[in-house]
Amino acid sequence: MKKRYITTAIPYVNGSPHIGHAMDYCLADVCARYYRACGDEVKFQIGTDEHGNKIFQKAKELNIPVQEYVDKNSEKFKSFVEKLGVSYTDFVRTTSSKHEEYVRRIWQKLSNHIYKDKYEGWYCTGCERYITEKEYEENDGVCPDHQKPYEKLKEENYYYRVADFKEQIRKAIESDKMLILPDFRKKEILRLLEETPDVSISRPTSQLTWGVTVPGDETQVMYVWMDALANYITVLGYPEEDISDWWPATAQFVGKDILRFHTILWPAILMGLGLPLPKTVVSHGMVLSNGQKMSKTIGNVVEPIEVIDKYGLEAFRYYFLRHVDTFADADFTWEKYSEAYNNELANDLGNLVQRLATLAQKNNVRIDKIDDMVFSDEYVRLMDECKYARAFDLVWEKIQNLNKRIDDEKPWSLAKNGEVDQLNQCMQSLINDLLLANYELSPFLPGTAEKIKGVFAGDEVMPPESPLFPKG
RNA sequence: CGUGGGGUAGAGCAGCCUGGUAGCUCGUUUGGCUCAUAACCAAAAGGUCGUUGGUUCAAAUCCAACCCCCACAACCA
Repeated sequence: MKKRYITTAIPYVNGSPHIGHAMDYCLADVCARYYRACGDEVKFQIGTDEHGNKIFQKAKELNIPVQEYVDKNSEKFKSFVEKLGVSYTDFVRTTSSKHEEYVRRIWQKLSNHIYKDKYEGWYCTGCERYITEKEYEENDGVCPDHQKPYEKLKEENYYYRVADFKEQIRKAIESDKMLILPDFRKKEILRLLEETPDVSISRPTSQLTWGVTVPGDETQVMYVWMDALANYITVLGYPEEDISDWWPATAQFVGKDILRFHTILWPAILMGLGLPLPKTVVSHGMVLSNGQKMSKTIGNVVEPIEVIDKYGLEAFRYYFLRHVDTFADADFTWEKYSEAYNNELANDLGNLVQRLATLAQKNNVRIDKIDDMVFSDEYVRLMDECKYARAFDLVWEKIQNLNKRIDDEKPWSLAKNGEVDQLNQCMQSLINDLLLANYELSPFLPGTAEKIKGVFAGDEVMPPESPLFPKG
């Protein structure tokens, strides 16, 4: 039995959960359930990122204490994750005292690679952030959002010497010791790595207070990424406990926009601590809405809760795991969603279960239990490569194939002609194959798989009381 | 000359690495079946594979140039 550790990106809690978070959770959940089905022991982390200026300001705007604000939002994410049926084992919060203490200790362990330096650049007091030189030129020195001229600011920050590890990181990526999926992202990161400068990992308290104070320097607070990335190991108990049972992680799931932090800065931190790198970093794509990126300004944001409420959780998981490519961007439209639900879940699968169950029940067919549930080789290959949408296609092929076989083998005419033995044999074989497909379905749609199992579990086959997927 | 991805039937995509008569799902049309959620099965129609050139007996696939779309480069997954 292997021990495996799977992680998700911890969302920044200045907003509500959206569909992108759901994507991350669902993929990681499939991975976790798959390995559990293989007999492995799985630790599965979820959490929330709760420090930083934006959160601080948002709480101020709402006129509530910051801690109260993050408590409330973190809770929102937690209940969202539960609504998605995500089988996590650990929930980490970056404002927990344990995390904060561990992060400070991690910082101290890294001190050989940390140095202080001056930073000088253009700053917008409206946006409260530094802007790039290029941006400065494009906007002629005036912030377009705030109509204020940029100011030249100077501050002292701590820097992490990524340069110390660049060569090792490059080797790890090239050799797939830390496998980046998909391959084209790997190429992108390798290129990016070359030009990555040392990273500023703190901010003066004059600018940012809501964060973890730098050990031994009350005037500086850790930059959010430093704090956030560490969650993957602080939740395991690092540096207090020995984490070698669980670390390195089997797979870390992240959105493509934050891949760079996880494949450059994060490995550099791990190397600084003398820890191994994660085995795999999976970068998934974005969910588009009518072909465009979801954005509040355009007003095309699709609320995940709304989508779940439309046809239920299983339908939600179905769509985002099968019709949204694991690695590339994919589109969501309500039309496609209901098409997938009605044509595929209801007609293909729901109806298949119904017809087999009814046939078995009407003709008193008894089903011998199959004890050995196995995944097909091709399925295992795809799942191990995290090509979940493809693996799901494979399962669906089996389901469609069963509908074909029922038509070919015509069990109803066997029944009419009183060919009992042949009927039993035929039904047994069909139901066996359905249950095998159902087994492969279970990491994707655990609820549905459970129900289907129940239909054929007893001595007598009991068709579902209500359709698995009522048409809508 | 920033980096990366994409351009294949009405729509969404696979195939490209490892060249060899162009494939899947949905939709459309026609036929079949009746166990089933008017579900299921079969057949047909529909594409000069972004453009141009090159390599080759042979290019969607390899090479070159160009055109168009998208994402990232700034803490919206």
